[in-house]
Amino acid sequence: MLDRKFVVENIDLIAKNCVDRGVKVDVSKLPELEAARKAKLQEAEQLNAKANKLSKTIGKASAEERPAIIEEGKQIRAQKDEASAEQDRLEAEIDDIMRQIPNLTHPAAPIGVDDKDNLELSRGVTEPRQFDFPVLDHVEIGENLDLIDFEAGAHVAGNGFYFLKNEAVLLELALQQYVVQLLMKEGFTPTITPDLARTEILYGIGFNPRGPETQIYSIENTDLNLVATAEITLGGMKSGKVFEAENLPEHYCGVSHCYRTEAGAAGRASRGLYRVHQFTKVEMFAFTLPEDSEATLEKFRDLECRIFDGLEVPYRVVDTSTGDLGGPAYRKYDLEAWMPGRGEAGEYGEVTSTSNCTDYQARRLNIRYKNKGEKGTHFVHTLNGTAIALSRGIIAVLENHQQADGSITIPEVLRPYMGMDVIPARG
RNA sequence: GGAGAGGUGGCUGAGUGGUCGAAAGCUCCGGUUUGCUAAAUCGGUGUACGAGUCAAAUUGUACCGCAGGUUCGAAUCCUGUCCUCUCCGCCA
Repeated sequence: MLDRKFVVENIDLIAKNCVDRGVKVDVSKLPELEAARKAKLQEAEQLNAKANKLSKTIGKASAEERPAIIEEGKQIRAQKDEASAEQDRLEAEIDDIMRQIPNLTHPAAPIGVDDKDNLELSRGVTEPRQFDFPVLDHVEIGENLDLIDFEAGAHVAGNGFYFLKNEAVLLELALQQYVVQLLMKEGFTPTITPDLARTEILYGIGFNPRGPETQIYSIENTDLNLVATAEITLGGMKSGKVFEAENLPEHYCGVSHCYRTEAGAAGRASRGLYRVHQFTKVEMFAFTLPEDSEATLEKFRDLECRIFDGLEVPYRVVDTSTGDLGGPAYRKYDLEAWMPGRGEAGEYGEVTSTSNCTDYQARRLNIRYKNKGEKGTHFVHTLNGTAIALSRGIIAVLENHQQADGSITIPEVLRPYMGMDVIPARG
């Protein structure tokens, strides 16, 4: 959610930004609606003030005087109720438009309609390997080495679910350890978060849990939803809070399961672990002062690069185009790992994503900070970034480190956590 | 799941229908005093949205978990809901 006053005063800028972002919403009526709403609000407040004043005289009034004063008070309140009902109606109409408006856009973000317009910024230190044997994809590898059982997943939960087995379990745990250890050294407070969250929190972060387009599983007869990312719970953790400026920034990382319906994703790259209904993720999240958020985004990006450099996986970093930013992000970098088993001769596939949401989420979640000795509060900036999505991380490790004999070499950084150097080929 | 108790300002904690944005204390900020520190003492100290002003001063409304309701008037009464605590049951 953007600041309403800002929107009304910069309506042309907002309209253009919506076009760039590919969001179809008519903002032209907003200034008029807001003016009408304010007028009604003032009318209601004035009537209320009048009635309040009158009410205070009743306590002191004599028994004979009272009925007349009470009658007058009733009439004023009735008028006030009318004005305030109109105000509520306008408020709802404005809010409906406001919540469709995406965040502002960083001036450097490439203008475009989808991920094809993303701008490549850099590459990782590891070069894509030249394989001198037929490259397998992770589904084949998983089958050959008995690491992933999609059939069993489908059997118990349907398509899009899977069992990790044998060394794949160690690999998932090792990746978690590697990443969490690295982030702790960087000053992140590690957490394991709830996998469910209230609808209200989802809204605050910018997810819409109801409706046909939703990515979110909801629990029937409750106000709870399965989270699609720990971003939801980590951001929601501080909703309604006021930080002392001197305590910012606060950096958290959260391990959670992520559940996504993937509605409307039919036909998109979905083989194997790439697009699944459940996976585990280590998420980074930061609450910062406004002036620090851009630097924090660069820090998150750098951490994501270091994580994948450490895994000896080739990747590229892209600056996400306006059409692909989603609602809350002001700027977003995606890290796309090289997946040699994908497509004809390998393709890049998104593995992480980091966003500066500026005050867009904070405003809805009501997360503020105050400067010591200064009156008033300001909204914090929030940032999120994938440290590692385990499902896609596993694809990248398996496919990039496969050997001619079918075995998988374990990247150096994972060996202490795996307790092995190699996942051996099977007989 | 059952039975109780409770949710008040940054914190502790009064307040059961009328002048309560809310006592008192703490914290914090400023002043005074003290050779410095500590202490003492005086004053100030919530948030949001408005009006007002060059900026202030000043001023209106709302907010006592949240949402409704009763009433001329609600922190206070009623309903729902969320959360916390205690006990019991169940359970990893």
